[in-house]
Amino acid sequence: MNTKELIVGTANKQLIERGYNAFSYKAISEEIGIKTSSIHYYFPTKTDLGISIVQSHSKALADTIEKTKDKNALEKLNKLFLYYKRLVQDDKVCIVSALTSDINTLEEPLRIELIKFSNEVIAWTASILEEGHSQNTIKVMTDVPLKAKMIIANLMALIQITRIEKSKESFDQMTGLILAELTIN
Amino acid sequence: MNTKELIVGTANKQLIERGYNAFSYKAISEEIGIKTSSIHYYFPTKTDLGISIVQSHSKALADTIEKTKDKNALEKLNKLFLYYKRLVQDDKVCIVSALTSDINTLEEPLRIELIKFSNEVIAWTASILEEGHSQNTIKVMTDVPLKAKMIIANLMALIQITRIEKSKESFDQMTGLILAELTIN
DNA sequence: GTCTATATATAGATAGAC
DNA sequence: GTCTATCTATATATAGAC
Repeated sequence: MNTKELIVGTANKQLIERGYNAFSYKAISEEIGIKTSSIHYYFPTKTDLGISIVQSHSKALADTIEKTKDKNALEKLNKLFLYYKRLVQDDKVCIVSALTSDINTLEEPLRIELIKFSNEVIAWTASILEEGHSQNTIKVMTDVPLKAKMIIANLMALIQITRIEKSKESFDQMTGLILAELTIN
Repeated sequence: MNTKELIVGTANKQLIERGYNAFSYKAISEEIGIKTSSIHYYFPTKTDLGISIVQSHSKALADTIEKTKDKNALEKLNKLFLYYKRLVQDDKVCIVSALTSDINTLEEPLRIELIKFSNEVIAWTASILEEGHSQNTIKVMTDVPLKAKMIIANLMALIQITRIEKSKESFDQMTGLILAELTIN
């Protein structure tokens, strides 16, 4: 991993673990043992760095979509839920949640990137629902894009609730409930 | 409204409109025309002020519970949903959402207050579900506390999604869906 | 490409006059 | 109870040596 990637990775980790507050050049610099001025060499402004973080999530999602493209809808759905489960296990929140509280203070280019990523996640979820419908493994719903939005909203919020409770148990219970309601058995 | 209440109200507004970042003594001081040192007179530390903000939400909730205590379960449920709809209309998020991203950076007393308020909201929601069940207006569910948690999680997340989309339309569609699934008609 | 040094702004907080 | 003045820490950011 080169320095640039290390910076993005570290910044991302701090952002989703401790919030937008803890995401600072100084904190990154201390963690990876490099001066803040060196971070500015790669990312002149904090907005530049923020954009790179969101784009790294975008890229990871694209990879997952590519890797699972030959799996069936149920397997894809499980993959999606597994992604959020991992976040919970690591006491992290989704990047969308992490930035949404502060959305009114973000510079326009970063806000645009965040919206773009959020739409990609929802679009993939919707495509899984459509596919599951045609494979007769996922229940038909009247408004697929709306349902996709609700599923993602649910996962985002469940992570937050789980965090407050400091118990990872109810996350599994609740995702179990959502999956049970979605799938045909 | 006295100065102390004015400070809490202004701080709260900034917190849920622009996130934990924008919630600073300086920003409050500029908005209400008082020096930061005067704010410190009322709230020595930022944690003190944060606690007062959360407590003000707690008090508002207690008032709502008291005021609606003679209404039926469906009316209470509508009141609950209306509270979140108002937040969306004002481009605000729920206080729980606003602070959860940063929960790992909050001082213990503030974190405790946040958890307490979150539990109050969930408990009220659960009691509405129970009441609706006995009045035969709300569908029976296996695990009421879990369902209550999911409803609140849904509302919190819908606000966030709505914010990203800059469209208030899907909030109504989605809460409509939730209410339709919950109620007996 | 990484460093030292520095600039400027702001953070939360305190002492003490009035 | 509100002010001025000040403290210390930290923020993002830049200039320029190596």
